[in-house]
Amino acid sequence: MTNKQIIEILYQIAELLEIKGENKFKIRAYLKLAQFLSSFNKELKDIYSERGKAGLREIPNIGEGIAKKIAELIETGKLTYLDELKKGLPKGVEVFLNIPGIGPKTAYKIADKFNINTISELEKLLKEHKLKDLKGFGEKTEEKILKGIQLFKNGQERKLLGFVYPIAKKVIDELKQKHKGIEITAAGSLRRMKETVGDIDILVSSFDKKIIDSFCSLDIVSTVNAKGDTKASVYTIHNVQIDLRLVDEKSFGAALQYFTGCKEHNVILREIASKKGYKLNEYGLFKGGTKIAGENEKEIYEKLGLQFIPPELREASDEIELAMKNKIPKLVEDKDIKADLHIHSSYSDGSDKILDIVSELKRRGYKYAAITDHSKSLKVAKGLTVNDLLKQIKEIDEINEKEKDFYLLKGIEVDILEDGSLDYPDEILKKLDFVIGSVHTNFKMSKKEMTDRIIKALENKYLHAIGHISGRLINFREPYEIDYERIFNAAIYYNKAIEINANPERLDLTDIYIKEALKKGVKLFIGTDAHNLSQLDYMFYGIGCARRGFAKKEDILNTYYLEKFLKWIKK
DNA sequence: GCCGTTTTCGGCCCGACTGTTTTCAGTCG
Repeated sequence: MTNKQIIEILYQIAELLEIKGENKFKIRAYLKLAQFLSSFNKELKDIYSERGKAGLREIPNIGEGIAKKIAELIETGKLTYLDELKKGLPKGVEVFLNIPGIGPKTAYKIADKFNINTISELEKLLKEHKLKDLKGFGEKTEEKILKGIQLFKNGQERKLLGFVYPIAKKVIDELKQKHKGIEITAAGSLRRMKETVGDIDILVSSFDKKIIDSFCSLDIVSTVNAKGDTKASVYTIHNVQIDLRLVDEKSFGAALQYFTGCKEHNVILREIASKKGYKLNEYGLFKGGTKIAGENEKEIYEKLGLQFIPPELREASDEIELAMKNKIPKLVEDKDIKADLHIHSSYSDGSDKILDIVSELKRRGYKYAAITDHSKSLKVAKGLTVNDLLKQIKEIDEINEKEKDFYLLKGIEVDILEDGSLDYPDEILKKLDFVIGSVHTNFKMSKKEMTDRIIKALENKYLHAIGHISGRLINFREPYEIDYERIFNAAIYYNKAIEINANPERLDLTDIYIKEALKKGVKLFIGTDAHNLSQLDYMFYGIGCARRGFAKKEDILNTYYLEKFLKWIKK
């Protein structure tokens, strides 16, 4: 039973309790814990197996009641309480809950009154206009549910940050061009740089209705869902929903804070506000009837007695507690990055020649970089034979002879074979400056076997780092199970680094394990894993991920100046 | 159901929008 599964069950319980009309604070207790666990970096089952229920009780938001339930889940894989809640509920309820616009009450009413379980049955009812016979249902509701079903069919999955971000940027740039001198910025999970995003929220510091018109008539808009005086919502040709909101300049900071979330983070801020005798909402921070902050975000945190919390950290984990103690670190920034240490060239499955890569890297202001193509066993990616590699080494040496302000490291992304050995012999590896070991094959191993395999690779004295450690592809391939703690300990013992792979499909290490690695003092580096020049942009997502994991500049090796980096390598 | 520089009991965030409502319930963020 993984945390992920437990989180799903907690959400399920909350929904079922809502259907039953339970106390809303009880419901919130489950939601609060679910949100907290989503950025909690230890598996509950490990805590439980080491320290039992007492261990669970030390986790925020877990009290006696929930500890008992989690213990049962871990031990038996089942929960009698959940079964009890489900008893007598029509199956359709859980299905209909997935439809936007349908909440617990509506889902129950429909499933119960019509005794149906599937979306297609529901569609049929809607088309026959049978729903409006129910009390509280009218024509508009029918339309709304039909629209919701369409949305559900179009894309139920949250979309990759790397897919959605460029769309948001394009929209914002175009609006800015048409409406100069106005602040326009993205909020929501996009601003928090969460790895997946549900929809795009854009905030505008003006009440000019023309902006809404421009927004709704953008080329990429396919349908306009809603269009009012201060708010509009559209669907793009890529099936992404974008919500635009106009707010008063004087409330812009408060609105930005509010719309950035996460929701639970905001709830905690408001609790703090009310304890201080204030009131916080999207218009500002108020003392009695007077606004004491609202124009910018910093002010709001300040007046609440908190250090400013960067958006990437606002996930209701422990960031507010840290901000109270002034312990939010200065996070790594774009401008700190001096190198990209994971790049593929046309020698393997990349599309660009090394010379072209170098000139692009220089254009981007990098001081050094590593070419890290695939190794010989990875045939699908045109892994380099020893001869290819020697040829590449020679080419890089020649480039370095000519370059003055830029240095190219001879690297490799060498396969970690099934037994943990590396895909080239040591006498080849030792010719290289930077060796990343990655797992690309034989994913189906037990947790212990995979952990042993990676640790064996870490023992090799010519290896410098581990690449995309969990092997996951977001929304596509689950990570293989590994014992992070053992791997981190080994990385420290052998003085090796671990990659934050910046490819938006990977973002691996994930934010929560970055935090854990840094607590132990593991060194990290951000690599784009670029296979063409435009993918060098991925650095941006890697930095976002690092920031979400509380990474400081000094935690990230590729913020080092070349000399310092080379010194680290030698060690 | 959780939690405590107000409390072991009595609190627990705030508002917008929508639809079908004569005063509010449901959903969303």
